[in-house]
Amino acid sequence: MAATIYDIAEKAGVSIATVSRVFNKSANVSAKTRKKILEIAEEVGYHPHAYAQGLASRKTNTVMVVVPVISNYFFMEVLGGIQDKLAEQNYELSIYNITGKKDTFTQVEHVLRKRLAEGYLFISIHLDNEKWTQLKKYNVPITLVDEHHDSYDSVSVDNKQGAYRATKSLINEGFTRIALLAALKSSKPISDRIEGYKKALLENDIPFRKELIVSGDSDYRDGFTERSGYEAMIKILTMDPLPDACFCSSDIQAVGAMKAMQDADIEIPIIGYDDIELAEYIGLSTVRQPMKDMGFFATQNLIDRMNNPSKAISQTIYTPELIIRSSTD
Amino acid sequence: MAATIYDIAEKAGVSIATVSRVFNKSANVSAKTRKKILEIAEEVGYHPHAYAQGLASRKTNTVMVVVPVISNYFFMEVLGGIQDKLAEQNYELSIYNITGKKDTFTQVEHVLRKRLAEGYLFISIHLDNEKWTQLKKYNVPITLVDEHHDSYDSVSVDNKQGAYRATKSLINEGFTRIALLAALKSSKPISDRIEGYKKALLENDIPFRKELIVSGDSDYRDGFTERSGYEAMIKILTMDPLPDACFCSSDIQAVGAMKAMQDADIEIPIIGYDDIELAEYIGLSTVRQPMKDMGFFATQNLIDRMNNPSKAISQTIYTPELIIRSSTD
DNA sequence: CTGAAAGCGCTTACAG
DNA sequence: CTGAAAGCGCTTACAG
Repeated sequence: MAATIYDIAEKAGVSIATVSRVFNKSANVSAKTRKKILEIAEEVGYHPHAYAQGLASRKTNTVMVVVPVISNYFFMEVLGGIQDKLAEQNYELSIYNITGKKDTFTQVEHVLRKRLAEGYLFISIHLDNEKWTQLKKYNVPITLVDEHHDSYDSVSVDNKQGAYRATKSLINEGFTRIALLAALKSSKPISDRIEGYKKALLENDIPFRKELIVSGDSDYRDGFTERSGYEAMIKILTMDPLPDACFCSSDIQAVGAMKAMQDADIEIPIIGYDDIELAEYIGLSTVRQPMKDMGFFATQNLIDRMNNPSKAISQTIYTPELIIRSSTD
Repeated sequence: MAATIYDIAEKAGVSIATVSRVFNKSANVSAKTRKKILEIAEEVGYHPHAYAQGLASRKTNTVMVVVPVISNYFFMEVLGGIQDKLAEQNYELSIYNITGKKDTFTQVEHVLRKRLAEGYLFISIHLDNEKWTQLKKYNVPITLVDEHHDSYDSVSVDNKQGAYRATKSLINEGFTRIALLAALKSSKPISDRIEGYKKALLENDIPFRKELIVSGDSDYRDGFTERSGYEAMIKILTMDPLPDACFCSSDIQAVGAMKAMQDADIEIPIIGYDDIELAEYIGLSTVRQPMKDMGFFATQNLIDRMNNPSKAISQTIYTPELIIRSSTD
């Protein structure tokens, strides 16, 4: 059995309260007894039991990240930023995965009720306005990433603007029949991007044609996969007339799309979305989302709120940046 | 304040023991009182407090994944498998990140002592034989992934064999001056792969030349990055005489290497390692590690051990499979 | 600076 | 089928 504060207290000839104090950095312990306790603790390999600490102090010292698809490029990058911040602040990280099998809201409530963490980072979790409002009752610090709601701190990217810029750049190159290689159309990021795409077209007197919005058939990860990009591009390349350029809703889909063009031996300019690290190496023009920064900043934001629950709610919206590489040459 | 079993017990006019029993699926509760309790619980939005449960029952119902670099392709894929298994078994997932800043062993001990989980999955954590042995004293279920030790269950891939096969396939194509594009040479996977590479050469009477083993200069993520691959390939392409083929220690480095070849306008056949999803789409020949399966299987293994601590230790070693695509045409 | 004691929200023999 | 009670390993006013 692992050592407890009782064991240490006994060996040191003090009370458990005193032992507890030295591990809580409470000032009020004499240097002598502090030293003695620390020595004994070291000797027996003592380490506080996290659950007991959590229960007694009502603090878990952990931040939970709630996310729908864990092995996803966007999430990976955001997580990198979260980790950097958390490590710096000495919090534990826990990850909770929302599956597609059950209702999202139910799962979200479930995880909040367990009180496994002191603060929550919701990444790409999309709920109705009303549902978000309902969650306020749990009265726990929550920061939204890639989602927006007036009652919570949030960090997101202007998807509409990003799609607008990407489409606009294609229009500026003289293209008019521009396909939109989409993922699951009902998903939040996609519907926003469709709007931006549409706006750019209309502003330039180019008719918006629904049939130019094409998705793949695989719905794994909502279609944000190489495969889905490949499938969609195959469809695009068989359209008549052939679109003269294509905006892809993610870089990873663009990778599949490029392969499709190669296989079909037809090439049209394409632009991606995200700027995952790899994009640079395959020469993919894209729209950069500062994913790592978003994670870092959101975590900072959450910790601030945990320390000061009454601070004003802040909405941070990044404007995505256009990155031009060889795929649109 | 959130509802507790005391609140429910009071409203239902029963003891807390009874309330506790219905949430623990203990058989011994009458249908009538069970129903009543469940109704009240629903009404007040009750959910057991995980920490209190954990402390009282000495069970945390969570599995912790301990990993050095979280945002890494290999890990991502393995994690996918872990999640599938865990979801099926209703365990919580926690992730602990070992940083390069402090000593690995210290951090590992630290996390074990907190008792945050009932079982641990160590991914790509490499320690001395003796250190692993020391950890046995914590007497907690641990399964090793991508590492091997006699005292623990483990799931790994035969790296030497994989490198051997890759190199051999290049030799079979008639190449003799084969470069090895490496990452951090002192890392476990790399040193194993160097061995396999060497073995293939020697078996075919090709001299082993140290200078053909080249790494990039960036050491971020131990060199398993696009950038590091790019840098290394630039060096390889300026060698005189030019190597006639190249084996890369990971697919992600191969992506960088391909870009370097394109920029330098020199192309030599290359083969990667891992078979990340993307490899298929860029036509990269590679050595497949069944990453997702490894995660799935390792988790199964860990859960089995958690349920039966005295079961025999098992070592599972996958043999990597060669996948030939256009990069070695 | 230190200790006794109550409490955090559960679980689980034990007794009935 | 149900309850009283001890215990899980800590924290934290309160009193001295």
